[in-house]
Amino acid sequence: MERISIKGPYNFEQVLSRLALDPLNQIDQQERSVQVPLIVDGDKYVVKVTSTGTIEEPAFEVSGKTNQAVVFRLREIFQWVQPLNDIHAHFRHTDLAPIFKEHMGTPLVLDFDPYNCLLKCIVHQQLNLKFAHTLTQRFVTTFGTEVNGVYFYPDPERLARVKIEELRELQFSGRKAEYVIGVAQAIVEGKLELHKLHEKTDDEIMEELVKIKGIGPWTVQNFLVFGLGRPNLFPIADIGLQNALKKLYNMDRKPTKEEMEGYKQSWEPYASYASLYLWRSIE
DNA sequence: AACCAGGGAAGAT
DNA sequence: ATCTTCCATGGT
Repeated sequence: MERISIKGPYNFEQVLSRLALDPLNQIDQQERSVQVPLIVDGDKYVVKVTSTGTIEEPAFEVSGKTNQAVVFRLREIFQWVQPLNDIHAHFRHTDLAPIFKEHMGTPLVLDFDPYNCLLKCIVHQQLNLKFAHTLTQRFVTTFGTEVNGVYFYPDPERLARVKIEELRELQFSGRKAEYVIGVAQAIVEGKLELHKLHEKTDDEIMEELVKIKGIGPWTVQNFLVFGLGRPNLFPIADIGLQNALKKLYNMDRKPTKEEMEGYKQSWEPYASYASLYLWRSIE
């Protein structure tokens, strides 16, 4: 058992309701806890994170088989290292001030694993969120592995051998099936080394990943935000963000990409947080 | 029934 | 380089 306390504001209730949208996540709203599947140094762990504090004075318990590296990884995933005060201060005098006020203390929580994140982004392309989650759940429960009641995504070696027809049965489109299998094969063949991306810049990662079939700008941007926790991305092709801005500015149309670029610049260097809070504003 | 969904590839201009 | 078309299927 490990106890952790951080500076507020940090709204873990929000985090849990957000995680609850993905049926793969094991949430206990009563207990205010979530089971977190992790792969650290090649070993699988399932640890339980429980909120024991408040928004102003956040505190957490981590239980299960843990060690220093696991806790370090949890700090990254739940962004316990990033004081949200600075972020809120940055947006206090922007058009987004009301949205940030309403969703005060919403952290940018990462996916439990960058590889999962990349696959999930591809599955989610151009699908409504509900069906996207259903499809992801089928994919992971069919080809992944279960540990203590929690599913891990199929590792690249397994996914690389999956046939397109097997994914078609789950209602993947033929193309989407090719894309996820292709990503797994690229990893197995050593053409894609996700663990080496940490040292690269956003632009370098964009240049590298868009070469892979099925990965376009939107997917890379989402991967940078939710896979690697990069702070300054604003996916201008994202329908959700376009709708959020249309609503914010009472427009009768969606913003153009030029307008989207302009908004992004005005929110740098924390554009990822603008994205995050805009998404919340239409949920 | 028609249109949209937290896109992207391939082909056409 | 920028603009279409097609992909496939659930949701509204």
